[in-house]
Amino acid sequence: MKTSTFHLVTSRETPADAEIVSHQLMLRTGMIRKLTAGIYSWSPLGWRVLKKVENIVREEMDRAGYLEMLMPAVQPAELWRETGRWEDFGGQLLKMRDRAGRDFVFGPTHEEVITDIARNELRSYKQLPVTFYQIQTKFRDEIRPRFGVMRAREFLMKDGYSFHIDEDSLDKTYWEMYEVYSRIFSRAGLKFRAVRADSGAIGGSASHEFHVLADSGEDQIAFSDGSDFAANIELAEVLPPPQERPAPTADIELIDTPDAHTIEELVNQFDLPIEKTVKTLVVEAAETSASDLIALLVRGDHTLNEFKAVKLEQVASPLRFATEEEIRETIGAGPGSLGPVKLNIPCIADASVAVMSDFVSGANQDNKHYFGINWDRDVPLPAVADLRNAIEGDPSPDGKGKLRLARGIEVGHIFQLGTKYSTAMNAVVLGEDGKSHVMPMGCYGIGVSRIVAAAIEQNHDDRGICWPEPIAPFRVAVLPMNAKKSHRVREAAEKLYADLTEAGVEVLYDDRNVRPGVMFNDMELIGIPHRVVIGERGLDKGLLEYRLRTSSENENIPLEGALKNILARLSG
RNA sequence: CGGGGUGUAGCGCAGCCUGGUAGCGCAACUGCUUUGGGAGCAGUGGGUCGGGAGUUCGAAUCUCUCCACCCCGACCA
Repeated sequence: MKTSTFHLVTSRETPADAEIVSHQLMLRTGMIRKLTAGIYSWSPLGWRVLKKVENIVREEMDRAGYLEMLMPAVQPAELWRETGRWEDFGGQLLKMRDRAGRDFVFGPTHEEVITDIARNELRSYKQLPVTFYQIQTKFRDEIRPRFGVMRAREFLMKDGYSFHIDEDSLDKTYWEMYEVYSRIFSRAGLKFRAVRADSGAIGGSASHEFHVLADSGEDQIAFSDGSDFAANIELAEVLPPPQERPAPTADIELIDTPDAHTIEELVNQFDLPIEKTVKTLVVEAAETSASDLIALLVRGDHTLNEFKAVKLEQVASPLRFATEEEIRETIGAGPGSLGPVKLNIPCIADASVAVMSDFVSGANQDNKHYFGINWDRDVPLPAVADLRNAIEGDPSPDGKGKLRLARGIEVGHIFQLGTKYSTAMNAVVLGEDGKSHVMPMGCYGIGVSRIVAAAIEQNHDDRGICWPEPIAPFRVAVLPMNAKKSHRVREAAEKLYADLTEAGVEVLYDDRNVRPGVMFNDMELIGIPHRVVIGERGLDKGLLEYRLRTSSENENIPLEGALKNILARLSG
């Protein structure tokens, strides 16, 4: 491809409404253009990348024996009423009506359609297991689309669905899919983690999210440095501390703390180690509880894990923090002065709090704290539970290694659905036993367009994008220096371009009559992995210049045999 | 949905407070020069100032209203 005939429209300035680097770079390179909130066009440049990702997904799915198909994007409401999701799916479901007044949706996902096909076409266990997939534009009417294609309303998704005679078969396909997904993200050149996820209310057994690791990720994940354990921070179990509670060494004292209403203020004003403080959070109690409110205790430097808290039977679901008025009315002190001693509501302590001694906490009187508190001696130890978020350095729940924290971008999700949809829609087959069996299902998603943005988040520098080679829009950039004036340069560049193209390499040949700096900057901005510069200077010595996008060093390569030399440098 | 903010040329912005018919940088176009890290000079084109209504002799500017977009939160995954 020559730049003179390719639609290359780059911008030096960063658009004002792009927050994260992938969005900024996708706009500056011209890969995408916004049509309206959360809806984007892909330019020829962006589309090349999107297709690369799509093809890797397709090839690996096909290789595993899964069957590609294409389902309608527009679906009749009846199907959604059948599973109850016409009402339950919520505002993300884009509903529309045809001229006859019939209701439709623009598909945000395709469980209903595929289950309808399955119940019509699958009759016998002999047809199972079977896995269908498609790569298609989805629409979810996000409340707040943002970050460009990272969280768009219209996006490209690979969605797959498997059907089985029993749970064992589902489990087998699920773990195969786990491997297929790992291969896909590896092939795309991305650093990722498979993360255990919340299987949620649907009741399916297993669920994993695949996260591309990037500092700007919306999800926090915890993973072990000594095993392949990884979990969403919400789900990462914290093991009880191994040590015994130390014996008391201090007396309990009631101290005036007029200006300390947060742990931070307390620690600063009294020069306390933060690990010696206890935070008291008050939430609504479960209806079965004798009290309206319940207190949750975590160490001053820890944070409450709301997912863990809400799972406790004593705590109301959904979790709701008590208002300041409720706290004052019930306890008689403000939220900045609460603690377990002489507390008139039930309380649950995090396991880390249970092994503390000589600690500091609120006195349940405004502007006063108790110092030197000890369990049993000053106040009975309450119920103990795992309440806090894991932190860096906690032992891994599987007993191997320590936890590290990282941020991730969710690009894939695999899920054992069970029979939720097949039951609702009566998708059954005859088994070997001659009886009807409701088919357990799995569903498997990959955010294809989101991968493009995630790849940029993970692979960029201050000059622009540094594409992993398998998803780069072009692999080699050929840049002639001052070609207008030099026949030799022009001829050498044309020849290299022709040779590489002939060899099946995707080359972008910059034949614009622009200054070298413009070429360098554009090619670096759009992130082409390999660059070859051809100039008079080098040709005099029979040399070309080669540079890897991620390197800052030029390398001279002989003009003679340059094609072979360059081909050897391409990866994959 | 609640709170905050912004809409002026393709992009980034000034002008608005204090009303007098629109400007800067980049980009684009033409010519000449230039050509190893976003060139220089000269010239050119491009804006119903988000829409509507009102106040006024006169509105980008003041008032009302609608719309769009962005940010924070809630919601959703």
